[in-house]
Amino acid sequence: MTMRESGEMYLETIYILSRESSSVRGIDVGAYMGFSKPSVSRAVGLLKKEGLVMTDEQGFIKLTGEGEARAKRIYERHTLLTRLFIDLGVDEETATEDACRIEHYLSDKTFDAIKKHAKQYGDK
Amino acid sequence: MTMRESGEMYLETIYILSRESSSVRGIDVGAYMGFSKPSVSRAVGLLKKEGLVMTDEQGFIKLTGEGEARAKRIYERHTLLTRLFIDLGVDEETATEDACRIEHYLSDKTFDAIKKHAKQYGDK
DNA sequence: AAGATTGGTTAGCCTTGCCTAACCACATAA
DNA sequence: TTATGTGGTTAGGCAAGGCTAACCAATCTT
Repeated sequence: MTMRESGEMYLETIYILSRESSSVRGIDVGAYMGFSKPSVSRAVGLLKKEGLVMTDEQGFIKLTGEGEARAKRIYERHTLLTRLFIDLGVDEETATEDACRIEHYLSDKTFDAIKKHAKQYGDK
Repeated sequence: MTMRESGEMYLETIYILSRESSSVRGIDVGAYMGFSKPSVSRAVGLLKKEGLVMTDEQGFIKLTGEGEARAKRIYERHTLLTRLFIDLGVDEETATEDACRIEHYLSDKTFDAIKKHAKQYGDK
């Protein structure tokens, strides 16, 4: 299975939670995303199969190298787009929501172009 | 049912084809989008139920007032985003693809902010 | 020690949205 | 007039990605 929006969201959430606690459980992921335990269980299982996530001896969820790279990619999109939208005058809540949805659909090419532009725009 | 990405794509396609021919058939929509006849048949049925589309005596597909308004809204997003990405240095094909995907996920607020910004950017 | 709570998994269902196969109606062509 | 081709619909299937119900295991708690 190829990574889709859903998988990317789980990955990003695991990444965010990992930076705070280092002992991330399925239930934490579910609480953060507003999803049920079984949904998380299955999603994490799929991410494992793709080699993006593993669980340690105590059952805590860890990102693999590849998983962390992917998560960071999405997370960077998320933060940059959110900041950009806010700079353009959008309220924070809307900016976050929109960023969260489109972060999955931008090609690297377009994102890089936006990033370059945002840098100029922000600097001026 | 609330309009989702898929419905918006059909609506936009019908809008685009309507500007060229005025006698749009299901099969034309399918050919344009690369979908099968039954898929189009069902989608158009749903759009009818939502009052966004109707078929005339000869069976040609027409947008209702509301349907056209919605289609135009998406189409405007599509063209503006595509142009913006191209202006930022993205190649046309990629720009179109990305615009086509994210056009459905931007709130009005964010889109308006981007539009305003693009105008300044384009004008300068 | 016996229950209750907590976290994870399994089973099974629902919706969205695509597909193929098959059928129907009509129009054109042999 | 029968046969073929075109367009639309119906039936049924599949994958993704949510859900609840129910169960299991481990840990508290009394």
